[in-house]
Amino acid sequence: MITTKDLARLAGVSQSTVSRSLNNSPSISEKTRNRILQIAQEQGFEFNANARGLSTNRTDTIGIIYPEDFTDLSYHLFLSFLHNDLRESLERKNFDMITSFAQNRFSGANNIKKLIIQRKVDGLIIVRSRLDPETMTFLQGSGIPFVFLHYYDPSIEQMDRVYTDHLHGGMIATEHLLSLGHKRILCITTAGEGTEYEYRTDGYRLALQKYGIGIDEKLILQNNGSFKATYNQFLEEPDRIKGVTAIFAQKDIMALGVIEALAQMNIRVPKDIAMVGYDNIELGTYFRPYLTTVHQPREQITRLACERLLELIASKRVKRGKEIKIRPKLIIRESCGAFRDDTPMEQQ
Amino acid sequence: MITTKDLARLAGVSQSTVSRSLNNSPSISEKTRNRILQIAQEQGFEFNANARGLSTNRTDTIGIIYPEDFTDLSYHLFLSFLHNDLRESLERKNFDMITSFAQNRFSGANNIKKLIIQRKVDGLIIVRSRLDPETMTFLQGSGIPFVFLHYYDPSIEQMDRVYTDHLHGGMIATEHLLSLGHKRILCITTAGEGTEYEYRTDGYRLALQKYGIGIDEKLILQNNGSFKATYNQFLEEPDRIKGVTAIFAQKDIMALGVIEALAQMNIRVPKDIAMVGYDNIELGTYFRPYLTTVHQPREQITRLACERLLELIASKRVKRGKEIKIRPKLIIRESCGAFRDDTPMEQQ
DNA sequence: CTCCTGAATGCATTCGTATGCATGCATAAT
DNA sequence: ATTATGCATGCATACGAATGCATTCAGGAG
Repeated sequence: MITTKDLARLAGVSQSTVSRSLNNSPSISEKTRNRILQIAQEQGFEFNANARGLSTNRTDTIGIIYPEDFTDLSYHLFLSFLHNDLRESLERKNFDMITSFAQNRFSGANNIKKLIIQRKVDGLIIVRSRLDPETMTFLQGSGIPFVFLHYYDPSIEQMDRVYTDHLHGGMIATEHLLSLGHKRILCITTAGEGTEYEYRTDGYRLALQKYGIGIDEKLILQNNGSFKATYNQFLEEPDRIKGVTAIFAQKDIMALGVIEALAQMNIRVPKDIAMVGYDNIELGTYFRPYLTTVHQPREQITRLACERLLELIASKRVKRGKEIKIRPKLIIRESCGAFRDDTPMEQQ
Repeated sequence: MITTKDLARLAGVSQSTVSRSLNNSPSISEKTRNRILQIAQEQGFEFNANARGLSTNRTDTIGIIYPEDFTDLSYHLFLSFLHNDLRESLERKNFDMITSFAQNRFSGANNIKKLIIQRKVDGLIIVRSRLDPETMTFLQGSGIPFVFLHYYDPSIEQMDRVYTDHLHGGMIATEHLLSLGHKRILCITTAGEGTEYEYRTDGYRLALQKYGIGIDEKLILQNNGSFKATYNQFLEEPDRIKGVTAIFAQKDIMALGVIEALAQMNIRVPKDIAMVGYDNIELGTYFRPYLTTVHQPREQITRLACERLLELIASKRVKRGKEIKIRPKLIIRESCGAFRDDTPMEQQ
């Protein structure tokens, strides 16, 4: 393995001159720098990241903390697309990604601490996770830049975060159904996986309120958020939909479960019951009726989070605690019964 | 940040004694070791990975190379589950994962080289990718342990690999249909994304041959492998299925596309046409008819690949170039018309 | 009592890069 | 010619842990 010392020998200069040349230090003459870059190129020189990290305490590495609850298909889809988006943003700036989870499932070790103290990552992106108070304290005390992605709860009010305005999302979904004349709208939600669903439900409530419609708590259903659970829930208790003319399912995958269950019961969508989903997953455009849904600008949000993080890394003086909240958009297709629109999905 | 030198001062010993204690060197007395471990614990000591890596050239980091062609939903699902499986295996042994792609999309840099030379990863898992010859040469010359996962082509004959026997998979899928009396079986495949599909097609051919049925090349269809492409292909050229009584789709997602297209054409599955898919994705058990499919033991394969890699890392003397080829299994559900089986999916 | 042995610990150096400070050298100002 | 100026480079050290070799010390053998 070739080192800066080797290059120095070859160029007949000192190791420090080589180092400065490779790092574009201004105090090196154009001529020397070029000669050294030339030799480095020829020799296929690459920095030793460990030595560099030891010396500078920077590693050009970003830690990505993924959520633990890898439960169903839609999470996997979400995370995989997200990972790809992260790559797009970070690779562009020549950062590497080290992926982890808040905790080691076996040793119980705190991976966030480990990434910071041991690995010396330059920053962290924490995806859709709530952290325990101890980790939170540590994180803030460490001074390391971090951004919460796709997550918000009041406890992170003072921290950097980029996420979707789910209250608004829930509202536009419900409003759309209301505007189509529906009055008894079932809302299917899920819990225990995070809090965005509470906001979506709040949006649902607000929309009804805006239209002067009282909230019937019996119209708010809950399950574990999977296709199967939703499907079964509807088949097992068909009287849930008595009098209901529209349904707002807070995840597309749940909406599909509902539609499939309704199909078994010979209830047609949107003719008999209108449906709106949430997430805009590709799957929503596979089967008829194509799903009307709320589009999460996943790609945009991820890009913004990376940009923000890199900004924080670039300068210690940037004020921390910025909130970036993005409004989702309603995508009208077939399942709501408004009209039929075959325009191709935007970004999934 | 607390260092071994700090611990040494606190314990009244030398830094080397601390280092040896923390690394369980046999030459340290039980008493000293325990005292030092105690102090390290109290102080919340953590190794500096950079210093350690610089000194030992080991980093407890595995590089994961993902395939570039993140095209459709089924790839995302596949990779996300895979990532989770990798975590399971590597976290258990306290390795970190640094995820990458063979090439930097922007700078064009060779990430594999970078991971090895700069990051000094201890090993590489190369997921479902063919590497260019130059990288291949470099990889072999580097001496670093690596394992190809979910991939095989004859050029890696001398290298470690863990993958599914897709020829066998294609064969059992086809044989199953043959055993149900079908003679004219359409085979839908895809290309340009890797070579496993060629093996699946070979399996199809072999099965027909075994049953003494001539191969009609017109019965082998090809598209880009997505739901939509398959769906459209069938709607646009309905005479493709003239005389066909069964279809073997080489990806579940394609099978679902076929079924949806057939539904549009009022052709029932399995009554009019029997279907077998491949992959055993969760989605195949969402909609009726539940999909008969070939189960890829993804989890098992991933585990074996990790174990193999760690074995190579643990000892330089282990002979390289082992092949681990796992046979997939047929999961019979509804779409093939054999019988109805509601047993829950095994692992997805 | 002396010498030897071996276990336990310390010393000094190494890994590869970055960087503060000293130095050298050419040019310009006097 | 002499001195000040500033650019370009080298020297020396630090970063934190690992490790070969030297040293110390206790206990046993002679």
